[in-house]
Amino acid sequence: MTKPPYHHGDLKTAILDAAEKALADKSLGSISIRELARQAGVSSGAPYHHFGDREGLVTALCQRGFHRLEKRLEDARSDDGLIGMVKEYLSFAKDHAALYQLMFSPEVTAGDSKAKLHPFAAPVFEMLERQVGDESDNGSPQSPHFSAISVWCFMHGVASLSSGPTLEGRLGDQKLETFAYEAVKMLTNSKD
Amino acid sequence: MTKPPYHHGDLKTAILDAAEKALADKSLGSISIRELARQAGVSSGAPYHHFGDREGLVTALCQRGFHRLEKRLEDARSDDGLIGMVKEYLSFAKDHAALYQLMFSPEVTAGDSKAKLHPFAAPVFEMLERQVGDESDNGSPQSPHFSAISVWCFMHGVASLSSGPTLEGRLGDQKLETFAYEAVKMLTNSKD
DNA sequence: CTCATATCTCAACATCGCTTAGATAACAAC
DNA sequence: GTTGTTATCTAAGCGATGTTGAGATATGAG
Repeated sequence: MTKPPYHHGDLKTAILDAAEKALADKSLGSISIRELARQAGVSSGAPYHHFGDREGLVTALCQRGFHRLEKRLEDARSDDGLIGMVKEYLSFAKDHAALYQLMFSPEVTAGDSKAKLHPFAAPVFEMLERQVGDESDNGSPQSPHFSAISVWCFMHGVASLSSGPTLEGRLGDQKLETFAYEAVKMLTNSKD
Repeated sequence: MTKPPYHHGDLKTAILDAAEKALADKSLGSISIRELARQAGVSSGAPYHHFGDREGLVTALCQRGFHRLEKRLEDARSDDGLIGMVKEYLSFAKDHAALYQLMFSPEVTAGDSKAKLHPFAAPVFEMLERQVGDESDNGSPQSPHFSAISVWCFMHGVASLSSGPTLEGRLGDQKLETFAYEAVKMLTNSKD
C-alpha cells in the first residue's frame, strides 16, 4: 500500500485522492479524468485501467465515502450514542460536502452503481438501527427499524437542504446540531 | 405563447420540454445542449441565446420545477391539509424523480443558481410553514417555523433516499406515504 | 533468463460547451 | 411599402472531454 509496486506507485488511490481534493474545491462536473491524470503526472488513458469508466471512478469514490462515514459513526456511537451519531453525521456531511452530495446524487442512485454501493451503505443503516433500538422508548409508535429510517431520512434532509436555496438563512441563530437533535428526539421517542 | 412568433416558434419552452423529457429517461449528465437542439430541429448554437449557459438551462428547468411543485402543493393543501401536502410532495418527487433530484443537486446548490432559485423555493416553504402552524399543537416543543423546517428536511430525505442504495427495500410492505405521515405527525405534534 | 501479465504511453475519434461572424425573419416607424 | 432595428437562428471553429485500441515498458513468476 505504501510501497510503489509499479510505474507510478499506487495510481488508484492517487487518482481517488486527487478526485476528492478536486471535489472539495469545485463540484463534480469540474472533475475530469484527464485533469486527474495530469495532476498524478500520468497520461490521460492511464486511469481507465483502474476504474474502467467515469462511473467506476465515481463509484469507487462513493465507496470510500461510505466506508469513512461508517468509521466515524462507529466511533461517535461508542462515545456519545445516538446524539453523537447525529452530530457526527452532520459533521461528515459538512466537512465533505461535495463528496457527501455525490454519495446520494442521482449519478449514483441510478444505474449499476447502486448495487455496488449498497454493501457499503448497509452497515451504516444497521448501526443506526441498532442504536435507535437501544435508546428508543418502548412506547414509541414506530418500531426501531422504521425509526431508524426516519432518522436517516431526516438527517439526510438536513445535510442536503441546509446549504441550498430552500433553507438557507431560515435557521437563524438556532444551531444546526441542536435543532437536528431536537427533531430526532421527537422521531425516536428517546428516553432523554 | 401558443403562436409561433419567430423562426422556430417557442424555442425556449421547446428546449425546456425536451430537457425535461430527456431528464425523465436518463440522468442529467446525459443531457447535452447539442442533443436538445437536435431534437428541436435547430442548430447547436441556438439555445445559447435563450439560456446563455448550461447553468442557465438547468436553472430555468429548476425554476419551472419549483413553480409546479408550489401549484401542486397549493391544491393539495386546500383539499387535504398537511397530510395532503406530504403525499403530494412525495408524489411529485416520484413522478419527476430526475427533475426533483436536479432541483436539490449541488449543481444548483452552488454558484449563482442558488440566488435565482430562492425566490421560487421560498413560497413553498412559507406555505408549508403556514399549514404546519395551523395544524400543530400549542404544546409542541418546537415552533411552527422549526417544525416546518423539520418536515421539509424529512420529506426531502424520504424522497431522496427511498430509491437509492441506502433505503431501497428496507421499507418492506410499509407504504411510503403512511410511513411518512406517521413521522410527520411525530415531528409536528399535530392534533390528529 | 524467459515470459506472461500488469501498467502505462500515444494517437485518434466522436462529442461536448461555448464563441464569433454573418444570415434571416419579425416588428415598428415613417 | 420601404427602411431600419432588433430578435432569432445558422455555420464554422476552438479547446477540452470520455473512451478506445495498439503498442511500449516494467514487474514478478517459472
